[in-house]
Amino acid sequence: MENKKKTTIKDIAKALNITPSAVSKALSDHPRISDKTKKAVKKVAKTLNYQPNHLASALRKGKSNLVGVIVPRANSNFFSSVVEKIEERLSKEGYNVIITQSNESFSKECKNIESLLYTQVDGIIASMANETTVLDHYENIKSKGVPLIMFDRGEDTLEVDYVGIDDYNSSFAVVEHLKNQGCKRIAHIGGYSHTRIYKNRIIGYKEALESFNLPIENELIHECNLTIEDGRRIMQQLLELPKPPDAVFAASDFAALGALQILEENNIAIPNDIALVGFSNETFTSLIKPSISTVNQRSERIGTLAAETFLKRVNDTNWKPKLNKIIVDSELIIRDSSNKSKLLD
Amino acid sequence: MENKKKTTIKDIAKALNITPSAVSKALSDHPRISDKTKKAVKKVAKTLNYQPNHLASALRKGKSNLVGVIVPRANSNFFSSVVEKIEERLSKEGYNVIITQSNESFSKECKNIESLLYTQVDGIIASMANETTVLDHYENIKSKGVPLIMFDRGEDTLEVDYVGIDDYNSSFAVVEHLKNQGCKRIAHIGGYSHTRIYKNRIIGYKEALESFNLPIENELIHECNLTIEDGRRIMQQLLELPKPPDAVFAASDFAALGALQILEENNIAIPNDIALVGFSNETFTSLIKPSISTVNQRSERIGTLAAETFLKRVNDTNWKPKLNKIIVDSELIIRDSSNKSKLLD
DNA sequence: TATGTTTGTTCAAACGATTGAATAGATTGT
DNA sequence: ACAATCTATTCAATCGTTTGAACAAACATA
Repeated sequence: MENKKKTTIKDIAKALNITPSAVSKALSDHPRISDKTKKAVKKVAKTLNYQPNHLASALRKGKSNLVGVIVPRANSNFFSSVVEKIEERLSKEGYNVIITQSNESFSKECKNIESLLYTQVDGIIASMANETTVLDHYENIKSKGVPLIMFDRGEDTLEVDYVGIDDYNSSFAVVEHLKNQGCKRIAHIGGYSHTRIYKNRIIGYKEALESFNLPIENELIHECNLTIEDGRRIMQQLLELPKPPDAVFAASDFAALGALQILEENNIAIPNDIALVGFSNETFTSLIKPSISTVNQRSERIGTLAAETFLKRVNDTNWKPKLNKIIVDSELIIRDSSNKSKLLD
Repeated sequence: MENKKKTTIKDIAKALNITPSAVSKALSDHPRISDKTKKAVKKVAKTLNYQPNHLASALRKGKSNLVGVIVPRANSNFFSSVVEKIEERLSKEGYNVIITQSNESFSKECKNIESLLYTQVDGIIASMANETTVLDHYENIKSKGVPLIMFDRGEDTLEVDYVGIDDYNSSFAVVEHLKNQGCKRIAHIGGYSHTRIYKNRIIGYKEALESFNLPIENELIHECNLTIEDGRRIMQQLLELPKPPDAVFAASDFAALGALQILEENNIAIPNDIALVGFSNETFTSLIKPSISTVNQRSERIGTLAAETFLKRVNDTNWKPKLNKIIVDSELIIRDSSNKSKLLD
């Protein structure tokens, strides 16, 4: 069973008594090779179970047809769906996609970048880990002339193509919705403001409050890592306030879930006593009771657009100077956790 | 900013007025190179921001230090955790991991294998798509002499190393637990029996019923794709039976969730009227109400062991003939959906 | 002093595929 | 019939790194 030695173009050449270069050209349909030879080569290639050696051709051509993707974690609806779309789009163009996950860790992210560059990928599509504040490793990608596209979590100081939603507007829309539900004291469990998207969500939240003449109170605003545990801890703190909020907007569904657990453990009616909205449209938000209102980040469009931005970058080499920022519309999904009117039905 | 031309060992050699081969040897700490030269080379390498070209060294060495992983979907607790552990273990050994997902599709799985082989990976660690019944593409991996390790979803006919749990015993334990809860008519929402693990779960279920003198009734046994929708559909059918079951054991948490939704929509008490157990310990099983009893497949151990099996294969080349089947103990997690005694507290 | 050993480096041939230039043979034009 | 053109192929260099063999110089041994 073991064909230990892999067949190369040399083997095909020998079998047909022609040179390896003729074989190479035949396989890539070079116009100057006769149809007869092409047919013969392809036939022998098949019978010998020939598989081109990617390493060799990539080395010679200076192009690996590999694209690296870095996500904070694959175990998330949003990211796995983005990745799926990137793969779908790029495979049509003959690229293979290498997926790596940083697990939200800065050092893992650095390692991932290092190994992707080492693998000689033709480009990198990435979303930053929560931990990341220094950007040297990303600058390193740029300095090597490797195209870099960021999505969802990116920073402005890093001057690269970006695809994501308008976090400011999304956040604004959430607060507007909660106001329309009659909420007056809206708390925010946010991500750390050193990350652009979380900063924008905080600003959107604050400016919405302002424009609706609702109070901005620091005791209602918390920054954290947005885990379930963080959600629980902060919700607990909010409940212990002399004047607890009547709505909570969490910048992640996981934090929202933690908050929801605490509310249920304290027998607080959702959404009537306290309304709740999350962010990202994780699968579980629609599965649990009450279902959690959230923001759909349009992962499919983001994935496809990220892939297409990369393709433009590699195909239009003269398009270098211009920078691309693509903002995709998000969608507020109103579910039971914040829909008071539904209770009247 | 753009360093268009990447630095190679030739550049380093020129800078120090030595030959490229001396540089290569210095960088890999060859014993015959003087410490003085090594230091100098490494210093210049750093200042020139030298990054070795993986393609060239892999081509020359005939080893890419890349390992491919194929999972049905990354968006799952079990698989993403396995992948994480594989990565953790292999990166210690200097390997980089390429993750691909088949999305449960046979054709995507074929493409993944093709592109991994094309990338010249040193090995492949895979779990089969649900759709897959023909195994030619896996045989192709073997015939190329590339080590192949299967985990969780593998077939016996494919004679390769395997890591997984004992599905038969796990299934048996679930039924035993349900019997201990006083259940007498236990239904099974199973996967298609052409897949080994689902077949074993069905056999475990049947033989458990037999050994506890419970009836085996075909109307209580259904094979499907184990999606939420399948769970809903089959649960509906089970409820419409003249004699509905008093327990349902689903071979996946998603199917269990679908069943749970139907039960709640019909105001059927869980676990008292109908007890429910799933499989895989997906995140949401502990988050929803009632929490779903399930089987923990020990993804971390499976991941680590799969990685280590691969390492053994590549390091002990003379270990060829022996075949490795590693069975990891699973763990039954009893939660509210099947714990009647808890209600008495 | 001749001989053997150690040390540090260079040489040259790979790895497998690609590609522009060179070449030989067939075909066309005048 | 001789040059010009076209066709199908071979030649040879190249991508960047690795590695065993070769080599020269320095050193130790007898």
